[in-house]
Amino acid sequence: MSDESGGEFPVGMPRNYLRPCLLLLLAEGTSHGYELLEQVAALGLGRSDPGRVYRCLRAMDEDGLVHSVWTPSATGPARRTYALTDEGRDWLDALAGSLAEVSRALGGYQRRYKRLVKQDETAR
Amino acid sequence: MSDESGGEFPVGMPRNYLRPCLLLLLAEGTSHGYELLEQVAALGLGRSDPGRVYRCLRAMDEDGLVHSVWTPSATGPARRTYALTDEGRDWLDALAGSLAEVSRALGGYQRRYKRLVKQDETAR
DNA sequence: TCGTGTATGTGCACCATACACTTAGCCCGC
DNA sequence: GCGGGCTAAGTGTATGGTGCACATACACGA
Repeated sequence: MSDESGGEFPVGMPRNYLRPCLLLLLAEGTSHGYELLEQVAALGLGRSDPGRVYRCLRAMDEDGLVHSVWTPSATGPARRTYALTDEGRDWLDALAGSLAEVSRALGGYQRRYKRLVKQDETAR
Repeated sequence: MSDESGGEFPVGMPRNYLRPCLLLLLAEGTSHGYELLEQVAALGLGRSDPGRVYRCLRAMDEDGLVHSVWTPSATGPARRTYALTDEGRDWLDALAGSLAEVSRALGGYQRRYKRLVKQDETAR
């Protein structure tokens, strides 16, 4: 309870949520790990660690959902730039559908919870 | 893609989703594991295995969120009947709040995804 | 007595996640 | 020129939830 010290969710985001997040961001535009790391925060992943993002990108690369190219940078070290493949785009659509199902289930939970709270109030 | 053979979500439900589910069901009424096992399916957990449910109930018992009593059954073996504690009720409220946050994040994702799809259509 | 349904559990391996740590290039100030 | 800070990309490892298989036991009917 009270959940001080950082505000971590007692329940986490959906399993593998990072994958659809990265696919969505890459569908919006080619990017590299370090930049994606900052952008995923806006999708509900607060301050997720670099290792997680880099490993996920690697795995999707091996799965053929994205492909990467080393690109030099004028302002720092070289970047591994990622772009979405056609298969990755298909996966994005599929994962977005799955997330919609999760969202629906969560909506059902909320309705049921609110009904319970209302019953408790009237019974009080 | 295509996801034959059972229809498992490519992305799963939130981590620890079973806990708020069981707490909600127990808030609606005292019950036992085998019955809860069937009821959680309605909350979005399709055919979750018994072991998971029993282990979760045990863990919550040790955490003091529920307490259990052995009750004989006329139609079969004895049941371990669970009831919600005050602390369990507090946790239910907290977890429901967390799930609401998750739900909000997922809503944001969906909006962003749909915007992308629309852009793709107009650009086609 | 053997199978079926109810009811509760354990064993184990896998995998995502969390957290800590490392490497390396570039630039700026001292 | 040298140290520190920022950018950028990783690796190592422990933990913990989950999936799947398996074990146990009671009741009841064929």
